[in-house]
Amino acid sequence: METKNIILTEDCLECLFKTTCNQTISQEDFDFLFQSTTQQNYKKGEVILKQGLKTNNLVYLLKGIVKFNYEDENKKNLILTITKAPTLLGLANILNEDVSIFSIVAIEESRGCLIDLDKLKMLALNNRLFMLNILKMSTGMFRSSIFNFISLAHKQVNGRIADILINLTKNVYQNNSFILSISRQEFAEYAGCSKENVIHTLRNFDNDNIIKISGKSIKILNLDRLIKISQVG
Amino acid sequence: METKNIILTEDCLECLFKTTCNQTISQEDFDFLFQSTTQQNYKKGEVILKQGLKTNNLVYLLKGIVKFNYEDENKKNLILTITKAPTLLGLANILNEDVSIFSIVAIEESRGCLIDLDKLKMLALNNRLFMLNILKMSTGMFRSSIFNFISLAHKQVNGRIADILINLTKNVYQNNSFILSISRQEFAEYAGCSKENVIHTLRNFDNDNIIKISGKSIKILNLDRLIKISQVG
DNA sequence: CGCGAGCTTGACGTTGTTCAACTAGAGTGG
DNA sequence: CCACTCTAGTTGAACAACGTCAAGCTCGCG
Repeated sequence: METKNIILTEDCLECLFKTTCNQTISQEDFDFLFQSTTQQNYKKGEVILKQGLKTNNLVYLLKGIVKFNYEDENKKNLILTITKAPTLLGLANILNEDVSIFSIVAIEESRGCLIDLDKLKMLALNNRLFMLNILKMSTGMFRSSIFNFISLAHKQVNGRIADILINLTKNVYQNNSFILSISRQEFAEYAGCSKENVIHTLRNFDNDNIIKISGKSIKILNLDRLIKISQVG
Repeated sequence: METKNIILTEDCLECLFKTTCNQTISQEDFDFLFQSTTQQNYKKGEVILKQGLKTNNLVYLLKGIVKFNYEDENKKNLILTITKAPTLLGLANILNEDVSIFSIVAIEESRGCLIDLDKLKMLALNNRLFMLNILKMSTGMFRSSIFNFISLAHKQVNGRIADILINLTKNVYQNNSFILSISRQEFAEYAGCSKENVIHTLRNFDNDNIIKISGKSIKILNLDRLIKISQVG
């Protein structure tokens, strides 16, 4: 894991976090935050925030794709969600002093910008619009987690896998064809079922010409039918 | 549904929301909020906040027990959680202008205090500690929803029902014996399974002397074993 | 060429749903 | 006060969904 003091790079100039801040934060305030940030590169599989540890920084993900991973008492993994850059990671830990309840792990080569949590809190206290932004992101995260929750809670495997494929197409890869960043095992941990069940279900979707599968490469042929499957459960 | 302009009652004098506010809000500010509040009584089954509608108030629940209910496209219900007074309802809708994504329904005779959302926002903008409190409640809600999520996502019915019983005992009724406020059907909507499965599972727990059931009356005999069942899934 | 990790497949047993029949209790109207 | 009805709860059996297991496959890599 390579760490370096930040120098203005092209990424930084286009940094969306900066853009967000500038709407509500003065240049001085931003510089105050900015001085303490460091950039990190993460290889596929590398842990960005670790479950069970206290963290004293947020990570603004500049580039890459990550999974939110929860490991239970029996060492079984559950993927809560998969999300792509740009996004702010670690919001759930802002105010609750407790440890992180899940890990965030890169599933593609990624780059993040570490933001000092104490400094951010200081700014938030002194800047109400900035805090409003953070509050908005936080409640937004809560709202979107509800839908995940609903999907897993009372849909069968068909519907859950349809939901995951829809999320990957629309939000993560934003393309009808993509190379899956996760293994079949991880897909199963996302869908909350066995990996064999994932394989069977994907095969069925392929046979029904809803998707085209070849190893890690997936092409969505009929998004409407996926949405229909998601709806009936 | 009975509405009346608020008059200071004993409830109000002990109002926890007021107590919370007073830590971070001036008496004038509190009065400003307070003047616009109205109290409501809710009968069992009555809807407090309705899914699909925009709301312009939060509800501070003074007394009673409520369920968070999501109705899907096929009119099937899912109970997201059950919680008791005192608590603040509607936080998920504070900033996202969208409609409520679930309903909140009284499952016991309840009383709530309606707080004008616009006025609350105004205060929050002008009072950073107060906003910090709200942010804390919001992220706290997110964190606790994760655990629900995990329970439903990769535990079998045994484990989920154990989780529900534990939640009811520890948090909702805060007693080893209680009279269930929900029907078997609703229990099933909470556990994400069929009502017959709920009945069978509760019967098994009874036969194993883990709980004692008689209609709606439930007594927890062996909390440790419930916790163990929850852990193995 | 051979090894190993991830992937795939089908058989089988377990878990959970659906269905249909039955029971108990709570109104309701004569 | 007794039918009658309606709803919630209960039970068991048939059936479908899903997980587990064991075997074989593929592909990249040494």
